[in-house]
Amino acid sequence: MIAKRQKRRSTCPINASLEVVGDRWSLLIVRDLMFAGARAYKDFLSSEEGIATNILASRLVKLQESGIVTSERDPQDGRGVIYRLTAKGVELAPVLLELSRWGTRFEEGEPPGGILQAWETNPQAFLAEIRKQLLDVPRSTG
Amino acid sequence: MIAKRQKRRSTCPINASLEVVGDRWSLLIVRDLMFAGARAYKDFLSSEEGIATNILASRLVKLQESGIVTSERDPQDGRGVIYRLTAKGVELAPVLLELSRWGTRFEEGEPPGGILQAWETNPQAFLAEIRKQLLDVPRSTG
DNA sequence: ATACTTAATTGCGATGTGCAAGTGAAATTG
DNA sequence: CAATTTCACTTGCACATCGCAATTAAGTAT
Repeated sequence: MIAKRQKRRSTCPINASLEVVGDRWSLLIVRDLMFAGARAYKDFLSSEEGIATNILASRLVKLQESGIVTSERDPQDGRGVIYRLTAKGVELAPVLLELSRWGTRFEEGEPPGGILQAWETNPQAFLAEIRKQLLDVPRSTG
Repeated sequence: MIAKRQKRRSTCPINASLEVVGDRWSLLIVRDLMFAGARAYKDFLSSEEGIATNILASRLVKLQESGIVTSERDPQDGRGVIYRLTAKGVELAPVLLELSRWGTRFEEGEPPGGILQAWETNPQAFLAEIRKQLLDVPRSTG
């Protein structure tokens, strides 16, 4: 909902994207939300890459300010916070998938089972499936 | 040709890619090489975003170590260095294009004329065209 | 020789990162 | 209900990186 936009270095859309998600951690958080079922703070901390808690906290704030992530208190456990991708966040899927494809081809990352093949075979269908999975979630009724 | 690979934080291919190009400048350099016809050091410096010369120098070294960029002395002017994308660098095109698409849709970047539409209409053909443009360049015969 | 261009390097203050420890609120345990 | 644990952060500090300005080395032009 918030959309704090500071002065841009340029009007190039690639640059615009990089100013929002162009760092070593933001897209890993989006990845965890999109493909690893992460919802809670501790889920991100337990990721293989080992993000520091202060970095995680500051990135989650930035991602919310950018309208990529939302948060709400966990109705089942008042201590917990549940993080979710917004529609804007979900639409980062193609970026993540192309990064994954490139990494697999040139940087010897372990190919994620099946996902990339599905993406390469039918991007449209795959995107539709991801949107459905991540956006048609039952929300707390307030 | 060099491929200095330091210890990875994880085996995830998205992470692998981000460790190589996941910063605010590397992909802008690749963009300039791919779409803006940049060849010389000063071309990158004159980009709208205003990269600092020390950052540019260190990024160019890193990109060469990662096998994304090559360099050679300018045969016409011994002071000059000519930078080029490798095949590995050219294959970052889908990443750049999807970042551009996302930025245009959600971050109000100025859409680059025609390019995105060509990409969305026929990705395969567009990629083939880019590969041809950037890789079938006459090299210095050594 | 002198001046200029090109591709960097150096110095330095400001900002960002990574690690460990601590905090406050809520839940769980006894 | 008191003590402990869990969760989501915050703080402190050492260190690395960034951004800006000035400088340098090599090559070219006059």
